[in-house]
Amino acid sequence: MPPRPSQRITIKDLARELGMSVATVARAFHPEADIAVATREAVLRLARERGYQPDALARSMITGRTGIVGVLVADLHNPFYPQALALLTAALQAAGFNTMLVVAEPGGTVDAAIRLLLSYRPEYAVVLATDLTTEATATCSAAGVPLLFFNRVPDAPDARGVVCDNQGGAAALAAHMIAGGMRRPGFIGGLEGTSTHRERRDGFIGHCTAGGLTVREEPGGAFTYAGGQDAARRLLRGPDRPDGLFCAGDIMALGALDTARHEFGLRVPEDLAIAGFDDIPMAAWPAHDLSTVRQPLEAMVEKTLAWVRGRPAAGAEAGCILRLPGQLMERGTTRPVPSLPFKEICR
Amino acid sequence: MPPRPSQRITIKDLARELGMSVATVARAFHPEADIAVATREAVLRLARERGYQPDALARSMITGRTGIVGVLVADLHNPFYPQALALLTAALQAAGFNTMLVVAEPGGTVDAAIRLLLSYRPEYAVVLATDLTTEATATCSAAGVPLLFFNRVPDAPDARGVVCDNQGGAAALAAHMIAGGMRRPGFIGGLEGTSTHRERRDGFIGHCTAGGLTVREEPGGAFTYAGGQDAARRLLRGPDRPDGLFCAGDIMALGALDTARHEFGLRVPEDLAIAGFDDIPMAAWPAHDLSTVRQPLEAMVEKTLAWVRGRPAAGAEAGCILRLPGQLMERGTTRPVPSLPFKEICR
DNA sequence: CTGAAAGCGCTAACAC
DNA sequence: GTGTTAGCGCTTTCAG
Repeated sequence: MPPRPSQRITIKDLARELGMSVATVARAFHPEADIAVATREAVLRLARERGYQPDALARSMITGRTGIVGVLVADLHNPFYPQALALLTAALQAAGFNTMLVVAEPGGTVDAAIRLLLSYRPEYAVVLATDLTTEATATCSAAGVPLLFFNRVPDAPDARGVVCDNQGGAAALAAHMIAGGMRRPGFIGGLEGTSTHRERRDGFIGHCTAGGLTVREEPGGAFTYAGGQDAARRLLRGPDRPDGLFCAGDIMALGALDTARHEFGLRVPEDLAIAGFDDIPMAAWPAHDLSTVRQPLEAMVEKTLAWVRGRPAAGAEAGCILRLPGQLMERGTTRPVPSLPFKEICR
Repeated sequence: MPPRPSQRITIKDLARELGMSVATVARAFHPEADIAVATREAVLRLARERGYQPDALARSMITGRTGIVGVLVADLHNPFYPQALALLTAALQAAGFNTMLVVAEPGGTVDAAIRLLLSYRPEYAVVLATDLTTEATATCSAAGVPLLFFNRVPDAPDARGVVCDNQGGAAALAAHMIAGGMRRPGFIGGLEGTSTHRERRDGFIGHCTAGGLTVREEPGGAFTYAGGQDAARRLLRGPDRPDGLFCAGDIMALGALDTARHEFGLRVPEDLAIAGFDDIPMAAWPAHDLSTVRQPLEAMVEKTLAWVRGRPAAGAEAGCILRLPGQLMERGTTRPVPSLPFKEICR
């Protein structure tokens, strides 16, 4: 291994060594620039040899395009988000963008972190979280950075959003559970005030109510395993307990499921049917085998990327929100439906 | 005439409006600069009013300090990594650093992504992965970016590493399982060639062998749930199956556990004891209650941050590798150790 | 097709 | 304390 070059080599070095002007050397790196083929080849060859690569910082300053996309994520403990983050980042970097990650741990200094992010002039900010303060996102749009909400209905009027059809999915799940014999439905909510919570709640409760059933509702506090456990305890210990439970997210459903089985000794789905939303990897594990609604992650990422790429149109079709359909995953925690396929029940 | 860049306000705007020079305005943002208190206050007040913030790109170009830390992560599907990523990113941003995330999905273009990352002149690159190609990391050190391996023993001679004491942890687990009555130990490996695989394997097998036991070894292929499942199938279906199973990672152990229970109908830990390594959140869930070794994540992150902050010393104490002790978590998938001390049981 | 010159927004020596 | 003067590494007119 050669001794590490003390100084990063610049376009000037190349120009000097090649006896050209910096302008010419620079052109070699722009596919659409007018430059002689031979010249470009010479430049690129030497560049490779010397390990030169244009400095993104300097370039960004001039072009105004930094290639940086800020990704704000609040809850990496909910396995849904790492999954989304992996897909999103992979897609971004394949498209030549760099992800700057900002995590909003509770008690952390999100605002400072966002301001820090903004100082790098990101071209876009993707909010991968149900519950980032409006203030935090306002800072972004104030700085002129277009906002895109992933898995959340934007609260800012000029922001975009890509979400799953939460209401439709939850309704389909309700239909499925009712068809499986559910008579005393229960609902465990997620973080109050989030659109995912609200829409899933409305979908489930709405459908049950329309079918003449009354839903017992229990706040879960947040989209966490422990939140699901606690809510399940409160819901199951009284008399008259539900025979079907829908949780606003898989991670909560798993908490509820484990609690029902291990603390209350209930048989699932015989005594109690349980379902969640998201289809995180653990939902499919044999130990859980959780019925749920799969979010169309790939499609959501694809739409996100399309918006990020088409940045110029910022503000044009703003206030737009895309709702993609989810997919019902009937697994072992809900009672199977006798004959009718769910498709006919679903709206 | 450049096409109107953005309406982002600059230091010049402030200077003009305040009737000062740009240099003076700039000084207001540097705590150690010589500047009149009144002047600084005036500047900061207007800055806040106008929503001005120094451009990190321009600043970085001059100071050479970008405040960017590249984080390379290969496997966000293993819950250990999101956990580490969340902690690490939070720590970095609290210290004023920005994380640039690069994901190395299989089949993806890591090399291109790394080159892209390098063009932003990161001050440090943290490799959060057991299995990133040496080539990828070599690119970084060739570019003069100090490398830090998290949860992996570095293969580059000039890189640093922070790891858990894998061998010690695995040995402790072996001792615990032997004390619990294990007589026919089995080992399910992780990704071949990784240091985590090797060290955990050596720790477990070494201790068992020293105790006079022969270990059946089964490759798991990768640190995945499915890998654990498959390996468990191969290991459990023959005659003479193990009565104790150590997996190189929790995520594999959970796959093995579910397979043992649901496909082979085995009672855990009565028929088969199972243990993993990492202590991912799911390990503690009642449905699994997996015995394992907890990695000292907080301490590892702390050490990482210390190194990143002290960047100037790059190369000085290079080749350094820090081994932090893990913590044995005795849970329900291993047989409890009788009250007698280990030595008396063995005779 | 190529080169010279003028910056991008900011910092860092220097003077005053 | 404050202003002046050079740039950082690159892109981008505008000549030639």
